[in-house]
Amino acid sequence: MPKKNQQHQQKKPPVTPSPERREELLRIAADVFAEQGYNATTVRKIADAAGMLAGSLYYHFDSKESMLEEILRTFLTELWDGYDGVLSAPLGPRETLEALVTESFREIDRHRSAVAIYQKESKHLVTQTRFEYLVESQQRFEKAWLTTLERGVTEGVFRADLDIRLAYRFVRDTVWVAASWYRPGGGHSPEEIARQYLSMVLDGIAVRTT
Amino acid sequence: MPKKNQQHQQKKPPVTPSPERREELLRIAADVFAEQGYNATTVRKIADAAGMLAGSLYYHFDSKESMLEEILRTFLTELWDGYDGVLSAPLGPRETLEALVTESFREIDRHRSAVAIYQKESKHLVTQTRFEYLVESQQRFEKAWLTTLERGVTEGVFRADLDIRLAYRFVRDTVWVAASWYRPGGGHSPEEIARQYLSMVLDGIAVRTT
DNA sequence: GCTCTTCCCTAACAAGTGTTTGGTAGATTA
DNA sequence: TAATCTACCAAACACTTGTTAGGGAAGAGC
Repeated sequence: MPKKNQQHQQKKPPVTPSPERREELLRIAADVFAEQGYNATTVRKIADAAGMLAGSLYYHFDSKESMLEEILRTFLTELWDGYDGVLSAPLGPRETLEALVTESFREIDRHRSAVAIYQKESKHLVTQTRFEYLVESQQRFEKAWLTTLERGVTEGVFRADLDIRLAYRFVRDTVWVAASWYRPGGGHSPEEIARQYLSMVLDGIAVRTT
Repeated sequence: MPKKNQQHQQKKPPVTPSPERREELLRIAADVFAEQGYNATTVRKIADAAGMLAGSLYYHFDSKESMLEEILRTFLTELWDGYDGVLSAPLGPRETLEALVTESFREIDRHRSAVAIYQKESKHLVTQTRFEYLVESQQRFEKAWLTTLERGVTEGVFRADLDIRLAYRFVRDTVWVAASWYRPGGGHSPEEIARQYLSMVLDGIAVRTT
């Protein structure tokens, strides 16, 4: 990474690029990031995919890292829009879990690339102050899931003999890794996949009704 | 990547580095690869972690990519040693699945870094002819799991109403993503984690005995 | 006509990349 | 003691990286 810029500089364009073009370029960049990995993706590859030259990207964005941040931030914002709707609804623990999983698969359907990037890169990114919001989101995420699971246990709809934190990671991972193989328009709708996943997960987590 | 070497050149050292030192350096490299990602890891970082200079690595290995290949190949070789033992044993489908999962968690315990690298990088690597063995391994892997699942369905121990391929990805992913958070010596033994995971997975896959 | 704005190109930069070449301190062998 | 071998260092190499500076074509508004 050349050019050691001073870190306290985040404004850049004195010009005004159109938001539509930005979004289009971000979609392209997200696809390349997801497929090749962030570090392996050069700005020249992104520019190629967009049909322009590397330097031209800097008319719209002030750095490669800014593109990554905007991609992830947009995704997380929309994700929490959906989650907050579910969490504020008066649902039982089982219904909450079902709704969260279904919502997650819908987000995977909509932001497949962003989800893939998030999974691959978030672990390194959280150390940078610029990506602190990832940690914050992660903590809210964990809290929402753990609370739902614990509520289910005390209400007797989830098995009490399970390690809650292990179950959390189990549910979390099974849902999100789907982004690595899911292809939109591939026979299964997000809702259908959610139904199947829930069928597998719940009949292991829900209390046996004999 | 500087130096466009001719591609048909794989022998290099006219000297004889000790295998013990190689193994030690590979363990170090694997840890750095796993933590930072392959592309984000420079040979200078590996050398730093090993307490030497970048160029010195080339006394033991002929390229950074060779290190990666040797790490993954060693892991897969040991993995299939364990798997083949399980698959050749006269076990029922349920016992086979249990043994495969348990064996997988043992491998995660032993080769945590290699597993993490495999998960992050294998998707891009499979396109290179040098890493064709990854594809081959992946196919054997899929076949072993699918066969076990199908056998379980026909023998009536696994639910017949599930999409087999979805169930395969479900089981596969739930097992291997554990490498992203598992820390050896952290309270849970591999066998204990396997037991808990199997409890969650099986009671969703196994036929209800009412 | 002229001026602004939008969007991209050309051409370069400084830092970082994997890798090579030649040398050398220290142990091992003759 | 001399020769050899092991394992590393020092210094460079050719190339790639993200990024910048200046310019220009096409259109809109006056």
